[in-house]
Amino acid sequence: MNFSDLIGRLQSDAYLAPHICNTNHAKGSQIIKQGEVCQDVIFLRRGLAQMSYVTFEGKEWIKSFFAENSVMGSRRCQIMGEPSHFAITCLEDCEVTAIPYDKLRSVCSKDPDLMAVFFDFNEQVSLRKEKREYEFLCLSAQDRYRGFLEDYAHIVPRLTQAQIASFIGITPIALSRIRKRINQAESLGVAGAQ
Amino acid sequence: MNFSDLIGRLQSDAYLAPHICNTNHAKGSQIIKQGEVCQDVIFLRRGLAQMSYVTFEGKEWIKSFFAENSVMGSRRCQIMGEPSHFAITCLEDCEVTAIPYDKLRSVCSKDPDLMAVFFDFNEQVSLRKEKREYEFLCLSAQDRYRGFLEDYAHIVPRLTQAQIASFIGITPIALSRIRKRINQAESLGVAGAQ
DNA sequence: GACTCGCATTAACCCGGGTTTATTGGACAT
DNA sequence: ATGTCCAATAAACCCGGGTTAATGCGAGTC
Repeated sequence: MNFSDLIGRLQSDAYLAPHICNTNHAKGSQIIKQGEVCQDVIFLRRGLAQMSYVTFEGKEWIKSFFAENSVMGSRRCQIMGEPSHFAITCLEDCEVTAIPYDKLRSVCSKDPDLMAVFFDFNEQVSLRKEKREYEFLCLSAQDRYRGFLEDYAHIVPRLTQAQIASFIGITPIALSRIRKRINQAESLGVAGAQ
Repeated sequence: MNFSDLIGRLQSDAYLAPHICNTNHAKGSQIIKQGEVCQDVIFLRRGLAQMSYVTFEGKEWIKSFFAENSVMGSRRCQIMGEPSHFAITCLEDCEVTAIPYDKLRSVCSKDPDLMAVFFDFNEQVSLRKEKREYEFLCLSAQDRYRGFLEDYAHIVPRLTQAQIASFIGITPIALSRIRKRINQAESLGVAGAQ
């Protein structure tokens, strides 16, 4: 089941329909604010968004990026009803569909197909998180950057260096130094190959 | 449903019973080896275990610790059937119950109660991973150490400094320095309060 | 053209953590 | 008592990344 089909199916569900909310958000606006409770599952139909923490010193660290056709939300909010530890911010104008978690879950519990979709979805999230934990534990910032360029090739052109740096856990200055190192190594490599 | 009840219930399931395997593992032995495929869900009934990566330079980084009454396994193996990126090693003698993931899943799909148990379990894992990602992104090694002492107070006495260091992503030497800093700050604090 | 604004880069300095090697001290065996 | 093993600490040195401040350098705007 692809993303559009999934949304279509949810929207045509009689029980769910009145709880579904389609909204647009301008670039720069926040879909969820840090410290706020939002128990919706948020389907991003168009645009680009980030999840990020702002520390008490005012520094922003990006947890993840989401492009069109992805599903967002704070597990903590959805499951526990507690305030979100992070914000969701639009990096481009975004079109989203929001559905309360408990409503979605109760529909899933009656529809094995849907249940399977979200179970698989959770598994995918688990795998991504497992990979990210590995990268922070075992890789240098430089290797995390290389990995990022591969894994996120499709959205890299839509991001700034500062955003990428924040995602891999370093400052923009450090990222700039890494890019310099990589470029120098490459030109040396080319020269060495001649 | 508590842990023993859950295992009892699984063991008394006629379909599952022939696939369930109870084994003992000596301290130091590996329940899953890095690079091996093991599609079992592993219930740790007694003992203490770790999941860890060994990098190609031979350094070991610990992903997580598991004490009695917890559930282990490689999502990647279970779901994708691919080799595990990490090993599970016994830090004490362990008693485990292993059940193939696909068998367990098919039983769950017919038993909403069980499905809910594992769905909740996945949610708990997600929350833990979310927290760990936050700690690596936003906290210093020293703050991660403080957090570890709080969150894992119940197993700290059973671990070495080297294991704790590996879990929070630093060397034992660095942890020793941090402990020294904390002790000095504490004795200063006490002195200052007099 | 001259102005600003935002992004990326650079340089200079500092500090936390890695690396290597050495030392201490407890547990255990002989 | 002596030797061995291992965990923990300590000292010396190096390097990556943080911090601050300065410098390009386009894209708009007036």
